[in-house]
Amino acid sequence: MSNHNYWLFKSEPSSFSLDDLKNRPDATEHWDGVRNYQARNFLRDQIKEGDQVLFYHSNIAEPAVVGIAEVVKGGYPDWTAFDPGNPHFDPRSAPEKPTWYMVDVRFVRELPRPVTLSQLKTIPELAGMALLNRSRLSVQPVREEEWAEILRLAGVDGT
DNA sequence: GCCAACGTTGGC
DNA sequence: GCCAACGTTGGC
Repeated sequence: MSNHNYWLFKSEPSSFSLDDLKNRPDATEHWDGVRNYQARNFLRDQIKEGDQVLFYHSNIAEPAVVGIAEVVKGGYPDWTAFDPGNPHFDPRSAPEKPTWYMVDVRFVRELPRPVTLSQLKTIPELAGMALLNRSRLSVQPVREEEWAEILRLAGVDGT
């Protein structure tokens, strides 16, 4: 029995890739700029330090899960929403009453074999994943069995 | 680059 | 509170 939860975070590699995360100081970055309420709720209420994250590259020729990251800081206010100069500025969000939240994640590993979206679609056990039904949710929960199956497909030994 | 799907906004 | 218009996401 594990004491952490599993998630999948999407990113367009042209704006932020797994390699970008790996190359950050301490291989750590703020997962900021999420402006969707359902994703916000996960970030604010459920995503905790120690949780494990599938890093997914979206909006490319072959979308795929490409790596693993770990949450090193649970949900806290996304201050990019407070900064008028920031592309993610949102005047409705105030420091006293933040609308948006973020977490910090650290690079863990690249997958030996990326697991492509088309591959995931062929696995009946994964048909319930938000990735396959709720295609626009950029932060989403992953069940432990789904996590294990995807890592198996990626050629990673059981964790 | 196209465009369908979908979340959000705002007029009424 | 409805729903049309709009903007964005993301697969293809």
